[in-house]
This record gives sequence, structure tokens and C-alpha cells, in this order.
Amino acid sequence: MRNELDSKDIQILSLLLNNARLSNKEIAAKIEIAQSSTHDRIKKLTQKGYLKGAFAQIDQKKLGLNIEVILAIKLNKQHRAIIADFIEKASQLPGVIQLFHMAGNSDFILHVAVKDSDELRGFILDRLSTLDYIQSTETTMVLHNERVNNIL
Amino acid sequence: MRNELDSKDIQILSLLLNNARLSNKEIAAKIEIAQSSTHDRIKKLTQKGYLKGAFAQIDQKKLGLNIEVILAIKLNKQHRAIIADFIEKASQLPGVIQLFHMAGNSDFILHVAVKDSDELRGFILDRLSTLDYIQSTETTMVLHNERVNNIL
DNA sequence: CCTGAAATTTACTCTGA
DNA sequence: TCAGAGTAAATTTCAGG
Repeated sequence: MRNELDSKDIQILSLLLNNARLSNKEIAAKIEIAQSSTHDRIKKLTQKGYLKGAFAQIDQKKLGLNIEVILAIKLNKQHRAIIADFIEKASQLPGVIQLFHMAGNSDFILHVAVKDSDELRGFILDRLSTLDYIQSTETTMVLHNERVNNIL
Repeated sequence: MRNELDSKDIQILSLLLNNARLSNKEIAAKIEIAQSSTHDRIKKLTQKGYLKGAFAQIDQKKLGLNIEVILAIKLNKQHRAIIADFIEKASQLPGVIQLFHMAGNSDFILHVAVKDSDELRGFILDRLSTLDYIQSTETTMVLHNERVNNIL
């Protein structure tokens, strides 16, 4: 049981990174090994934790989510308990796509999609700012957003 | 051919949003309709453009990508041609996970993963700052990053 | 660790309601 | 538009090199 991955494993991860719905057969064809080998490798990559899941990409605008923003958030305390609490609460807020815990000027960055400005207003005023350890929030509109995944 | 989606469609999108590798059968069981109906619906959702693709999630640290940063970038020009050029160039830079074109203080935000600080230095100095329309970059470390996908 | 083929499960198609 | 049954195709397992 080697810990290192060979180039075939990296190729599999790279393919799935950009298209998680590729079938075993298609992957096997692309990297030129047997289907059963591809199957084994994906199984092992999953078991060892290299592959963690897959997310579909949906057309947010078609679903009426017309406004996409980045919210930079500062807390007035950075205790571990507060951080954990915020992560838990923010994960449950409707509209949140992605959450970053930062080591810088802001404590958190939230990537959020909402229907309209009313919903955005509600999100910030009713959902976020009601948490008593929020010091400030800064909202910036996203004009365009592209998944690149150029890491392998 | 109705344009609106019913609650079953939304449920399908929501399930796939959080686990793109769910099979037809599993989805059919979860939302309690026939497999063939699930199949039809997914096909239509894809054809109509609601479902656009799927990305696998990989364990970056296990692959040696130990540093994750957010890079806020300002350009000294915002012409359409410059923006398009930057998006194209940035999409090809190794380490870029996601790219946001912003309507605010920064023009772009890049979510980047690299192996170590040397690679980060190379990324900023050799790859980014060599583009002549870059005015400034600000790098902030990501301590933690969570996909939430709480939009449906 | 890979291959190739068998066994099983799933996806896909179509008919009828 | 949905459900059920049949066919095609894929996944999964396994013995052998």
C-alpha cells in the first residue's frame, strides 16, 4: 500500500476535478487503462480521502438568483468557540455558496447568491448582523465568476 | 413545454448540488418518483441549461497543496478587452481554483492553492505581476474553506 | 497492479394511461 | 407528465498473469 500517487491517479483526479460526471468507461478510455483498473483506482482514491465528493453546477440566473456578492466579515472576537459558532450559523444561511475563514483583515468571506436586493438586505440585516459578535460587513458585487480548477 | 420548474425539479437540483455523483436510482428513491421520470427530468434540466456540469472535490493538502490564498487584484485599466485578457490568462495559471470579476474596490479575486511559499512567490511575482495592466495585488491566507451550496 | 470476461446493477427507451 | 416493463449499457466483481 503505497502512499504516493502515480501519474494515472493524478490524471484521474484531474479529469474528475473538471467533470465529476465522467463515467468509468470514459476515464478508462482517456487514460488508456482497463475499466476495472480505473474502477479500483477511483475506489482507492475515495477510500484514502483524495476524492471527497462532487458538486453539480447550476445556472443560478435561470433559477432567479440574480445577485451574487462577496461579503467580507469582521468579528469582534476570534475565539475558537466564536469561529466555530459562526461557521455553523453561516453554513445554514440560505444563499451561502461558499465560506472562507481568513487570516487577515477580514475574518470571513462569504460567497452568496440571492434573488434581489431585498433578499440581500434581509440577509445582511436580519441574518448576519443579528449575530452579536459581528463587527462589520462589506458587500461587493460579483460581475462574473468562473470555476478554473487548474491545480493538478 | 413549461418554463417554470416544479418542486421535484428543485429537489433534483438541490440533491445534485450537494452530491453530483448520486445515481438516477438514488435520486428517484429520495424524491419518490419513478426512475424513468427522474431520468427525463435530469435530461431536460440539462438540455434547458439548469444543470451545467459537476466538479469533484479533492483533498488539496493530501496532494501537497498546503497553502490556500485569496488574491485581491486591481488593474490600472478596466476596458473590456483588458478584462477578457486577464480572465483568459488567469484561467491558465497553475494553482487557480476560482476567479471572481468584482464590481468594487478590487477588480478580481483569485482563489489559489499552491504547494509552498516559494510557489506562491513565483505565482505573484512571475505569473501575475508580469501582466502589465496589474496595478496591485493583496494576498490573504485562507485558514479554512467550506463549500456550503445552500441556495435551493 | 493490471487485464479480460462474467455477473450484477443501472441507465435508457418506449408504450400506455 | 408519470409509471412500468423491456432492452441496452454500464458498473462491479473476480480469477489469473
